[in-house]
Amino acid sequence: MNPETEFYFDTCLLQAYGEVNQLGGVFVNGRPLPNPVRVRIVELARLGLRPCDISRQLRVSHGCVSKILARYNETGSILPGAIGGSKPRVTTPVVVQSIRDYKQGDPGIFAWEIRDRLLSDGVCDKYNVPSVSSISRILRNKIRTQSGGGKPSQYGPVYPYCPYTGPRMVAPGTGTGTGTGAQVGLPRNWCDILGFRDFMSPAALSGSDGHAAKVEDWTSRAFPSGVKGAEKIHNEPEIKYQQQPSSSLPALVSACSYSAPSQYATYGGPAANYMSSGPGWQPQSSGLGPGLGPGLIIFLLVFVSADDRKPQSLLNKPPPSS
DNA sequence: CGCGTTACGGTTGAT
DNA sequence: GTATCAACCGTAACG
Repeated sequence: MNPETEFYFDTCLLQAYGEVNQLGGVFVNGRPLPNPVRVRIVELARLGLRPCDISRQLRVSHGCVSKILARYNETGSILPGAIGGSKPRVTTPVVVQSIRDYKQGDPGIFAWEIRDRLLSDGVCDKYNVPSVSSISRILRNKIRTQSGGGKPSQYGPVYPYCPYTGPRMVAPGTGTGTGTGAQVGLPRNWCDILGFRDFMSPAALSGSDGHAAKVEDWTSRAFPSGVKGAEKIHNEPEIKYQQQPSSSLPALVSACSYSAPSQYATYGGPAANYMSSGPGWQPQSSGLGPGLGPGLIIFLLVFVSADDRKPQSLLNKPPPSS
């Protein structure tokens, strides 16, 4: 990508989201860094760069670099945590399972009857019994969609921060202490694994766990047409980008095949080089060994778009041997 | 100067 | 359909 194009992207993003940090990097307040950047941070760290250098090179605040690396070291994942939502205050897995059982036992059962049974069976007490509307929602959202008789774990992804049970996640024993439970810092929704999931794959709209796709990666919103055009329409009004004279953009993006590099390129000025062709990217990739190289990343992206669940084993690659 | 931590303003999504 | 709330985000600043 040439400098003019970089500038174009930066300008677009800046105008669309309007935030530039002290290092000159573009960011969106409240939104995670694009996953390619997160990957890059980890990769540079694995190459021996100091966090401060990574921060400068990628134009990401050192606090953010520190946080991502710390999380990576702890969990083996580069992924941001699950944003939004709330813990099930009443609709716990046990309750959902009970509701499922009631429904299966009597498909014609009313929500209020289920509610009564939850109380009478002692599954809930009067303080934590779900409302009728909640039960209806559960029936609608969590049970109807599990027509296969789904295993209880179906409910898991709704709040188990991370259904991943690989060695890294269970390992720390006590979790991090940052408060989210033993499985910390990973998305409860593995369909969110990479931000460009919805960037790349409309099919990802309906995650395997029934969650709607999140627009986890703000950069994807910079390219609403073509790829994302089929989804998340409700987000579009806020996309000022569309107001840009962006007729050339689709072609540009298309030229990139919506690959990860196009995302990298949107992030920051010179840092835009880190994946496309710049000095930051190329030299290091060869020495990575088991690390994530650009090829692997691209592979990952394609992989993610093909199957939401598979990448967890890839993204939660073995932690640094440090 | 490097880095861990945290207040802050923000977004998101289940309830 | 909307409001609330608690999760998370990255930045900036502090120590």
